[in-house]
Amino acid sequence: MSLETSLVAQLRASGRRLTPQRRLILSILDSTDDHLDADELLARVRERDSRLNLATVYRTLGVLKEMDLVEQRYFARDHKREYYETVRKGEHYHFTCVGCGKIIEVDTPRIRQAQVEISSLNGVKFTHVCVCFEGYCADCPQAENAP
Amino acid sequence: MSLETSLVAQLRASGRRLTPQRRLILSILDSTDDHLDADELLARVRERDSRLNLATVYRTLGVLKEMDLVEQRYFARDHKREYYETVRKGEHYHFTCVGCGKIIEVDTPRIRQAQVEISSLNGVKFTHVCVCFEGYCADCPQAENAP
DNA sequence: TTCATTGCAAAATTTTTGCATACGA
DNA sequence: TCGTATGCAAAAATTTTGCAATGAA
Repeated sequence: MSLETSLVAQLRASGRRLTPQRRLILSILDSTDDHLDADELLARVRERDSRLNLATVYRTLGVLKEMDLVEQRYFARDHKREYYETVRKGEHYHFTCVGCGKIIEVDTPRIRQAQVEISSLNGVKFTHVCVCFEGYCADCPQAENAP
Repeated sequence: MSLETSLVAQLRASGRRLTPQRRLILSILDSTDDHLDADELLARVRERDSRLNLATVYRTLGVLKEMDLVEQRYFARDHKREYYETVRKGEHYHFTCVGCGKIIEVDTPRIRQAQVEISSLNGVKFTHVCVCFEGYCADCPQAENAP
């Protein structure tokens, strides 16, 4: 089932409407591997609909997050800006190079493992985890000096 | 060596000054187990110096972070607000209950393990990791329904 | 037709900055 | 004394909200 199919189904189920704006925003997010923030997303959206407004981007992202079609991410230490990804990619984490700004997607079972262990130790239930890795990538010379 | 001793040494070494404001802000942060944001920190600071300004709090936090005496944290999904802790506690992570807002400090070797593995796999060097766990604590009834 | 959604502008929230004054070394 | 730090107010940056107009079902 494609994300758009899920979107249509879930919008209907919750009494919401399928608008061209919502469809466009999801399709752009779903067809890129870039990590976009609201502004960058608006810029791409406007290539196809120059009237679309930033408030609509934010409101649509809210709807898509609520439907678990899109996830919000933070990178490195600059947590003032949110970035968005569709769920298409499955579980993965991000390493941000503070030298060149590159974002590397990484895979590790350790986070999930930590959740399982913390759950059974503390009796908690996880709903969400946010992980941002930060450092120097292999191409950045500063890697030599880092701890 | 206490944090204040480190503070004095590092301030001197970098040509900066030890002011009553800086001493007060560090001492309040260092003597609480609460997780404070800039506003809450200002409130506590003002119990002892009612003239102290929010800008001074932010500027001092900047200095303390630069000296690695204080770390900035984010909790749950609300990353608009930064919280601050002194380094006194050592490595630990935070679980935020979305039911009652409680923050539980948790300990796990898995994050460090992930860093080691990701480093050797991708040739990167870590400088920083940010982890926010989120869910329902053992005392919150919603725990039954969570995935 | 009806009510959710949009566009626009204004507001809200948190953090940063400019500048004159105060004060630590 | 000299230059860093403070207080105050104004600015920045990102996200949210109120409201009239629009348009999906």
